[in-house]
Amino acid sequence: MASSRCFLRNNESSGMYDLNFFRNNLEQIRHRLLARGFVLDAEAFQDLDGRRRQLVTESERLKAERNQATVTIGQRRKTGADTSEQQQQVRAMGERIAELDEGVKQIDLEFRDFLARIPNVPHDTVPLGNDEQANVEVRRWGTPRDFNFAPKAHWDLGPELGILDLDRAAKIAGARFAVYWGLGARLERALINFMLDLHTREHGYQEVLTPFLINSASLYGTGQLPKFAEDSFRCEGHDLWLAPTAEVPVTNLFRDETLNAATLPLSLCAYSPCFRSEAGSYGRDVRGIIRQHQFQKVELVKFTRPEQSYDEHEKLTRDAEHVLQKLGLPYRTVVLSTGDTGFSAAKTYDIEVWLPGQNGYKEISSCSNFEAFQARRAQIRFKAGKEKADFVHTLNGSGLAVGRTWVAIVENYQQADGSVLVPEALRSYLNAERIDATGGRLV
RNA sequence: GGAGAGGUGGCUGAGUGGUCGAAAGCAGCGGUUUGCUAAACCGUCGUAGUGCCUUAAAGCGCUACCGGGGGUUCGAAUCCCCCCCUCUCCGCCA
Repeated sequence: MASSRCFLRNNESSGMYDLNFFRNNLEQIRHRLLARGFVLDAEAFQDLDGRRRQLVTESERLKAERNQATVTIGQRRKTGADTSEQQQQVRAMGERIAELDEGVKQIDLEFRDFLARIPNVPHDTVPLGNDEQANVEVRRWGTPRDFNFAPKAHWDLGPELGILDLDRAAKIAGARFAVYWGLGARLERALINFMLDLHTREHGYQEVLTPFLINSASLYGTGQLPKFAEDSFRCEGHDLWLAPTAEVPVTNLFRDETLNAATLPLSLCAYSPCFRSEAGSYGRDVRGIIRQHQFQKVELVKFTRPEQSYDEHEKLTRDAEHVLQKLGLPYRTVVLSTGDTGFSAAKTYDIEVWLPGQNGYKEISSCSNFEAFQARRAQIRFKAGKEKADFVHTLNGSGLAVGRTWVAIVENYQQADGSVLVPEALRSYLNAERIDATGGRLV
């Protein structure tokens, strides 16, 4: 029985949108999307909306008629009267209704696709610009070390220390994969524990461990689908994808749920491996482990009330930065321009760590406020007392990308003799103060 | 993977073709009673879409929704098919 409801609930995508939100704010949305270079076809929206309402109205009118006729038939049959003629009429009515509902269904699909491809509206505080050239540095912490020798890049240092093995990784998996040995492997694990402990003990996050494979509905919920299907790995024969980031499973934890307002803001942190196809990034970061098909990440995710999301965004960004401060790694934080801000985000800070091997700052965390964009798609609401339920704001950020932190430590803490000094904060986790040429072998 | 049981409103749980949006209980909300609390009693109590009205809200009406999709029928929570999920047993396995 197709109905207007199928617009809201579709098994394979579960992409759901709030039509009223677009109807009531169409011109404003269109105007603000221009800032990020997206041209919203308002006429197409109104055309779809109008056609859909026309069909729905007609269909519902006929259904009301049919329901009445049905009752009459039931009553007459009880008295033994012949109702075959009326039955014939209702049957014909049913065919017409089916046609109309089929039309509604088609428009709903068109509508869904149309809406699913509209990016989020940038926040007022986001600098205008077309690309990363327009990003604005908001702060800088630490001073890049002055080496009295030529610092090496991690792709040289790692293999020399025996802790990083890209050749064998290529053999068993392919390009853009890594094998870590000994203290290299343990450093990765130490970083994960260090980050999780910091966020749960000092920043008030609740730890959660979620599946690394997720379904399509989850990817729609956070906005990776339908536009970015080619960025993720899909499991053949299943509606399952390798999670590109823990943002997806963690944010979707509360899909189709209404949270008690008293629990907000809700701060979660999750470790997970992340899998990305990196389609279209050929030739970028080809050396080393900066850009991998698989990497690990500790993710920070928050669910907040709308009025508190920007405060929480600032906090979340500081929480991520705190990891670098504890590790003594210089960084800077930039706010992305309208043109550089991702599809689902309203505002994003990138945290960039200093990498001697690149003689520059490299993104190590991206902290975004999605406002209600994801919440509308994933139907995540909150409710306080008698108030009508409203959509939460969702935010997330890396806290941090573990692989790139590994690189930052190896490169920033390298010594003239080729060894790597372990930052104070990490020593108890790594159970070592220095990684030298025997680092690959744990005796 | 095989066999069986089951998925109904915030929760528990009735309902096997017609007036069922769905009994009953609990929770919630409003009120009466009450020194306060508790109890009792009365009332109320799903979501979404759409039409009318309205600046809007409210209101009134209609439609849809009983895990999801499809089918049978004049008419489906109820009958049939497919899928998903939960539980039990078997197999396999970390």
